[in-house]
Amino acid sequence: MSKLALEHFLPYRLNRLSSAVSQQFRAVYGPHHDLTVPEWRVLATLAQFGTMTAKAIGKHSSMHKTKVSRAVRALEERRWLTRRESEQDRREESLSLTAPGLQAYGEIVPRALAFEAGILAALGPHAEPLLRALALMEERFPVD
Amino acid sequence: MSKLALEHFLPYRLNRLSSAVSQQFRAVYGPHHDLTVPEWRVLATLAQFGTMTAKAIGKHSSMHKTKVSRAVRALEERRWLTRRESEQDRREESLSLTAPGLQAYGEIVPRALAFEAGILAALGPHAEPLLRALALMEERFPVD
DNA sequence: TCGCGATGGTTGCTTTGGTAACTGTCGATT
DNA sequence: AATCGACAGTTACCAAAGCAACCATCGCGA
Repeated sequence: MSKLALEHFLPYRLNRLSSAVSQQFRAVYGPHHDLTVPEWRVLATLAQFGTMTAKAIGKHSSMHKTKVSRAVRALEERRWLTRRESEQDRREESLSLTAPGLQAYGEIVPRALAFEAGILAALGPHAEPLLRALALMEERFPVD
Repeated sequence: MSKLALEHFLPYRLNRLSSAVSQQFRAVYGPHHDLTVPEWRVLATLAQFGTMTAKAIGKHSSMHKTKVSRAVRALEERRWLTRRESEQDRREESLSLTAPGLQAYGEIVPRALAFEAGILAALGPHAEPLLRALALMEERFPVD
């Protein structure tokens, strides 16, 4: 009978690593602004693209529309984001960050990039191959 | 102001990939036996080590004790696992798989290994570097 | 041997995520 | 113009996960 060592099993290792990294990453925005991961993703996406609909945010950040909906509301209550009903299509709404939202983003980004750079630096020469392999796997496991 | 592209951001990519892989992996044990991830982990750990306590399972599979507790109960109700009170220490219990449990495991493992092999094969020469980088990151982000 | 902090495991409460149903609007077809 | 399927977004409901309180037992020291 074939045997499987869980600690060497790829899906398990990816899951574990991903949680650990996310966990650590919380320290980047945790202490100052208390964000959840979905909120962070909405913030990052809106900052990246300016103004967009909830649907588009979900697509870009790989989040289900309910997750987006709740994260948007949370950011709105925090006054980091405003909604504006689209004139062309009244089903959708244009979302954009407020000045405080942009400012918070501006504070977080350098720390986020430093966090990532720290990991890549620790990997040294292994960083480049990792990113390449990651890209290949993303191709093999598309979003939907 | 520095900018961050979410789709290239390492924590995000890891998270996304990990979910996608887990999602796909469900197809390995999903159709035949309807297992959750924690249940699968308990099953795999017990099959790997024979008889052990819930605490030990949690340690080996990186799961919180409540997660283990509930997964154990689910497997027990499925008659894939039995408890036996330890004589030396009556706080803990010795857990082990039943014959049906072992059999289910035996059916799943080859498919799980094939799943993993498929990914590694698709990576081709990138597989080896990926595993090395993974090991480095695991070191940098220890379980606790 | 009594007491007490530590430990294995379970349970209850709260938060979070996903699914499905719903609301309102759109565009196309009649 | 009326109808109907598709679609954006919200909400209600349910499953899963974490935290903290809890229970029983252990082992140690007074």
